Amino acid sequence: MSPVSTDPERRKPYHHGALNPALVEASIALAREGGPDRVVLREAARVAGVSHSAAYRHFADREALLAEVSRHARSELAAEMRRRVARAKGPRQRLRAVGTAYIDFALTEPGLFRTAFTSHPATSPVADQDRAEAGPPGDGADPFEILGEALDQCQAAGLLNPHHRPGAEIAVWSAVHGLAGLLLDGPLPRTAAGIEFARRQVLELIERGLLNGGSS
Amino acid sequence: MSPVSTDPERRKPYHHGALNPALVEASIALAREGGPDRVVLREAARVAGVSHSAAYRHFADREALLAEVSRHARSELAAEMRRRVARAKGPRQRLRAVGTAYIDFALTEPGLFRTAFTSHPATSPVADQDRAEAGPPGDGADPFEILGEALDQCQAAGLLNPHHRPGAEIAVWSAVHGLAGLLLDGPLPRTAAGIEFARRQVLELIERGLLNGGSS
DNA sequence: TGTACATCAGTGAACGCGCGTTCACTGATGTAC
DNA sequence: TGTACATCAGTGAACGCGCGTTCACTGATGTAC
Repeated sequence: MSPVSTDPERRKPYHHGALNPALVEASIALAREGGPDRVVLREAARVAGVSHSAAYRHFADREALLAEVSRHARSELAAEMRRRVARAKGPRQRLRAVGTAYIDFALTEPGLFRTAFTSHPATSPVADQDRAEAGPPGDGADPFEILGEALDQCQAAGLLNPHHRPGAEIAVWSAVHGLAGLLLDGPLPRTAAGIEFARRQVLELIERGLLNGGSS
Repeated sequence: MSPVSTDPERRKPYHHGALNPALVEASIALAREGGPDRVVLREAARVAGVSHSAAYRHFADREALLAEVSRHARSELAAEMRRRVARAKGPRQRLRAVGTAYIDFALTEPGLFRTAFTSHPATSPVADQDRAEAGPPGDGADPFEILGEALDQCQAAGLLNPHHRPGAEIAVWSAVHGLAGLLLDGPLPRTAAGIEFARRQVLELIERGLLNGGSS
C-alpha cells in the first residue's frame, strides 16, 4: 500500500527496513525443515530478497545468526510446554505434561528441536544456588525453568520428597531428552505404538523415581 | 622387510592390499577427533595414502563408509561397558556400571559417541518379543543388549519387579543417553563436580524408579 | 612351467556444487545549522 | 525550509575452500589350459 510498492512487480526499496528479523525468520524456516546445518547464511539472505553480504550488517557471522535461531527454538519449546502445563489439572499431571510436551515437540519439530540444543550457550541450567538471579519464575522463556516450577509444585503438594528435590530437573530432563534423541536419531522405532510405549516407560520411571506412590 | 619396500622411501605398491580396513581405520580416527561430520571420504583416502577415487572400490559411497565407522563406535562403547560390568560385584552394581560406562564413554570419546548414534540403522533395540532372534545373550556387540542382561540379572536377584521389566531398557537408556547429550551439547556444565552431581541424579532416579529399596 | 586373458584395484582429471567472508563501492536516510 | 555532510544499509564481485562422485584409463594379480 505504500506509494513506492504500488506496481505489480513490487519494487523493493533499496533499504529493506527490517532485514534483521527477516533473516532470522528465514533461518527459522530453514532450521525447521532441516536442523541447524540447514541454516545457511546465503540462503537466508536469498529468501529475504537481499544480497548475502547484506547479512553481515546485522550479524557478525553465521554463528551469531544461528544462535538467534537457537534461542527462538528454545522459546517455542518453552511456549509449547507452558501451554500443556496450563491445561493440566494437578501437580503430578503438570509434571507429566512437561515431559510429554518436550517429547512431542521433538517429534513434531525435529529441526527446531535439534537447533535448540545445538551446542553453544543454550539455556545453562544453573545449580539451585543461582536460580534466584534468573529473575522471577514464570517469565519462563526457558524450558528448564518450567520444569523446575513443575517440580516445585510437586514438592509443595507433598508429592516430591524435599530430599530429592535438588538436582531433580537434571534427572528428569535427561530422561526426556534422551528419549527424544533416541527417537529422532534412529535406534528407537518411530511407530505410533513404539513411541507411546517408550514414552510411558520414561514417564513412569520418572514418577516412580521421584514422586510418592498413588496413581494420580 | 619385503623386497619391494627396502629402500628408505618406502615404495608403496600399486595395490594397497588392505585398503578397506585402512580406510575404516582412518575414518575412525577422524570420527574420534570430530564426530561424524569429520568423516570425509577424501581425507580418509589421503591418510590411507591412496587416491580418493580408490575408496569407491570398497564402499558404495560416503554413507557406507560412515556406517562402518558407526558400527565400530558402537562396538567400542559396548566393549567399554562389558569391561566395567565385569569388574562390578553384584547385579545392582552392574546396572550402575552400565550407566556409568555409557556416560564416561560419551565424555571421553565424544566424537565416537556421536558417531555411534548418528541416525541410520544403529542398534535397533527390538521389543522383547524379538529379542530371542538376536542370538544368545553375551555375544554383545550391542550396548543395548548389555543393558538388557544387567536388567535381567537384577530381576533374577529379586531387585527388579518383573512387572517393571518390559521396556525397562528404554527408560534406562533414555536417562543416560539424555545426560550424555546434555553434557556434550552444552546446556549442562562440564566441570568435574557438575558431571559427578548430574550423574548421581540420573543413576539415583534409575535405581529408585526400577529397583527395590536398600543401599546395596 | 609358461602363456593368454579376464578381472581386480588402483589413478588422475574433471564435473558440479555451494559455502562463509571480505572489500571497495553506492544509494538512501537522518541530522545540525 | 533548505542544504551539506556523516552515517547507515545495501550491492556485487572476488577469494579461497573443499567436498562427493564419475569416468576412461592402466598397472597388477590370478587363473585356465
